[in-house]
Amino acid sequence: MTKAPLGNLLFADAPMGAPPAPGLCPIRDVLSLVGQKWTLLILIALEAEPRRFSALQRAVGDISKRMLTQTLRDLERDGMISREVFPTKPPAVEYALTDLGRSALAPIAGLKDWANRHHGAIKAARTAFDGV
Amino acid sequence: MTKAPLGNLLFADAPMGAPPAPGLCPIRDVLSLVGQKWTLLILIALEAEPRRFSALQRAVGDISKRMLTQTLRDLERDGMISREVFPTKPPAVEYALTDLGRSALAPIAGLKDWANRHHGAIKAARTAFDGV
DNA sequence: CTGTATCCAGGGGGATACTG
DNA sequence: CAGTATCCCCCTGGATACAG
Repeated sequence: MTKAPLGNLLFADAPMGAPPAPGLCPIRDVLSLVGQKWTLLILIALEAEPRRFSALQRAVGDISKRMLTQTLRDLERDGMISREVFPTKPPAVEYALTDLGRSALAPIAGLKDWANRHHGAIKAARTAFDGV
Repeated sequence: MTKAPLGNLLFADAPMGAPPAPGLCPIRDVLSLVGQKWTLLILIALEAEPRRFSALQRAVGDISKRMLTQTLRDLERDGMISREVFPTKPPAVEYALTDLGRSALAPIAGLKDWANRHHGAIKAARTAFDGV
């Protein structure tokens, strides 16, 4: 506790490449989730109804199978989504939000609201900044 | 509207490396903010009071000058923080939240709350998943 | 003190081909 | 259909040195 007051309290579990030390800081965990470029998209895509692998890929639009698989694994590991395999002729796999995953949609909605309300201000700020 | 329903509606402005097309989607903008690994940390560090460059670096703890500068520029460009230069003997620069930046703290707090409430569940899910 | 410039390693992530 | 495996490019971001 000699240094890095804010950093250690909120995020820092290690400089960057060190063993994650599972969950030193809650915020750090959430950030690694939210910052993942595809996670929110997938959670939102699952909000209305469970979806299968290829349905998800279509819904998101421009995600590769590789990234979709990886992100789904991460979300499953974090308990945000469930994965059910149907041993049909061509195998089908359905993903759905867990209660935990669904509970995350609330704060995410808060973020979306803020984004929609202030998007114009941000764009204006950028234009002004760049236009100097 | 032929494909990528969710993706285009929420995020996709380009595969990844293409010109950002300023602000196609609000959520995408917010994500690029939140996902930036240092932005939230800096906003939170500025919540209580304006701070100078080196004070911010100390507060965050493990951020390099390079990344601190870059993140501050991005936040300034987005109108989230202000930058005031004092032409003193050794120059001093003070950063502060703008109204826009301050308004972002609310949804961020929602995220923090969710994180604190469900951190245990996430850790448990991970342990269970890994322990298989 | 507050940056900017350069160098460079590591990893994120796309494309493609293959498997069960 | 639902992945896995491989290749590989490029960007992120740390370290260091330099400038105003």
